[in-house]
Amino acid sequence: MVNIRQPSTFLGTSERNMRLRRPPVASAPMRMSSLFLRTLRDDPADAEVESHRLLVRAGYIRRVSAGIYSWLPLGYRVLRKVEQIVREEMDAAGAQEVLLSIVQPLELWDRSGRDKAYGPVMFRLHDRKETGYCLSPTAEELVTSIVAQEYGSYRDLPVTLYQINWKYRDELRPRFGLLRGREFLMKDAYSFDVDLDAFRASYRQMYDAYQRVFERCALTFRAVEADSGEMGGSESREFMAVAAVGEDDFVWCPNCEYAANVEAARRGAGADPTAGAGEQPPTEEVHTPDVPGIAGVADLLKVEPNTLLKSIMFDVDGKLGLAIVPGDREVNELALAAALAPRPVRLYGDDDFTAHPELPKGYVGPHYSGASVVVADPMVRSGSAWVTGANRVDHHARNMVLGRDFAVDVWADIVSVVRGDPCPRCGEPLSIDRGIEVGHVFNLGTKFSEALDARYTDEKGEQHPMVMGCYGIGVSRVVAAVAEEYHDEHGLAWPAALAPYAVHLIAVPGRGEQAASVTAEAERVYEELRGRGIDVLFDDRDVSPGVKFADADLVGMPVQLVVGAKGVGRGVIERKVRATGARDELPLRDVSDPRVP
RNA sequence: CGGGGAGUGGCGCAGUGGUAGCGCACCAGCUUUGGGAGCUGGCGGUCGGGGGUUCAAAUCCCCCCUCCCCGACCA
Repeated sequence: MVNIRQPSTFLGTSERNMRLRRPPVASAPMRMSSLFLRTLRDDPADAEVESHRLLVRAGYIRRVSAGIYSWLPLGYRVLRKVEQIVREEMDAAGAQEVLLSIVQPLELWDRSGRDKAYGPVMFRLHDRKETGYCLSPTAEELVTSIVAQEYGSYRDLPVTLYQINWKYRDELRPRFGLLRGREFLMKDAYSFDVDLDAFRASYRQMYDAYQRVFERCALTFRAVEADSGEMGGSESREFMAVAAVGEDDFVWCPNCEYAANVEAARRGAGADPTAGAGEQPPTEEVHTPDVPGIAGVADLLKVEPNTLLKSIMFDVDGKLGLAIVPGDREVNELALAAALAPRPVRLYGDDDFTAHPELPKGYVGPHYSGASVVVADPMVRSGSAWVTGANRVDHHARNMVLGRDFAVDVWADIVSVVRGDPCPRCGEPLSIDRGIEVGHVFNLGTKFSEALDARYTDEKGEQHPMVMGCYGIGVSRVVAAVAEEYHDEHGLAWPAALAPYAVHLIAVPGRGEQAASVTAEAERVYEELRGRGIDVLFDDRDVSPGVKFADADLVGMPVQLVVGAKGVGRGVIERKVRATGARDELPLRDVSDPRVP
């Protein structure tokens, strides 16, 4: 079993009591007159998404190079808040923190075969002896080699190690500021277990910890079933922050718990639209010049796209295969690959069509004689008289009947799921949303433990590879995802758990004879709040009130307190909750805790 | 990698052959002070780099670099 250690059981009773009795430590001072911050009035020209635009405008980050950013004081405080939440939850789940080198010898990557697999995505460098290294895009190899060195017995296991460290991927196209960078802060954890059952317990611990992390970060998120890609394994969940700018689509069921990345999603059986409605009229060939596309053919023949069959060509073991789906549907490449596994599948591209000029591209039908295998989605069963390509340029065939005019070798769910498709669990219509992938937990199996000799000896003296799990959180990406969710037209509006400062104190002394006393009151409130351990950002600058208010809205602390001539005369401080705009007043002489709950 | 676009002061931009300008920001002074103030005066740029054409190049030509967008690709 995985060892659970709650922080509270960790401390002795006397130590715990001491902590409880200790008075709050004064928060670090921060006056805006000395804060390293420059806000911009103009939007940066290269920012496409709100998180990028606002984090730059508000002086949280600055671009260094494509996909690489420096973190300025306010931004770094947010990053550290996320980091700390992750650290606390990882520790509570029994994981142990390490710090692995970012510079890793390529030899290590050679052993797992991922040197080639990663290819140009890895930043590569050489030392003076021409030994090859890379900047770590992830750390399975290194952590596995370390565990292999140190541990070798079933008595050692389980163990889960994690780090929060910079990762480097030379993305083809970095974009959206922090959302897809070439340098990003990632928490990566790796579990090592004796077998699959033990792994599942470790996995569950991490999964639960992830739920707590994203809840604490105030993100609206869903854990969705994911395809684990080359890694394999059934346990695989992506944590998606719901956001319109997300790069991944996922489906979810409003009625049950089902949720999955569109790539991994499958549809349930439903009342599918049919072609022909049971009739089986004789096949006829029709002339359809210059309309290789589904929409064009449907238009020309005055039929619905879903009465056509789409025949998608792909390569399997060097031979041609056909994937057959209704005309209004797309083929899910991963589902197709799964249907033919372990044979590798690749959809035909331009090069393939150039290499095979004999293919009547756009006019191929499911009865094409050159196909070595025909894979069809069960939706094809529901129709009886389809329109398909006639395997002759500029011709389509009407009334194509399954079993009579064409045959299917493999039946598999290969259509991409769309909104409204029946849920595979409960049959209710599915919804689709876009998300930012902020976390991923999955089973690594024994791929790395075998490649890097992470084995243990069991009770009987037999050796087995350790079963591994991998758990990632995009820490810097979480900052951007939260900024996407929490902002308005005036600027950022941080949730309390991540805000650089809890309170933004604004002095508005004016120029009247009360100015000195207003300033004095503001100073007093500042010191008092700091003394209580509350993080306060104090705008003591000698600038106009409008500048202060605009900057306060832009940088987005959860609560703004205004000490001004208006309020001081009446013995009050004005408070504004940034997120809601709600305003109220607090007694100037008793601002014990102005933070929002 | 394919297509498109752009590199001019910290940020946003104008400037199509005659020796570089505007707004914001920054500095100084005066005025102003409850939602990004006004006036005056300043600092700051080898116009991405190299080569070429020309009496003269930010501007025209060639090469290179960087960045942005679309696509392809993708843990």
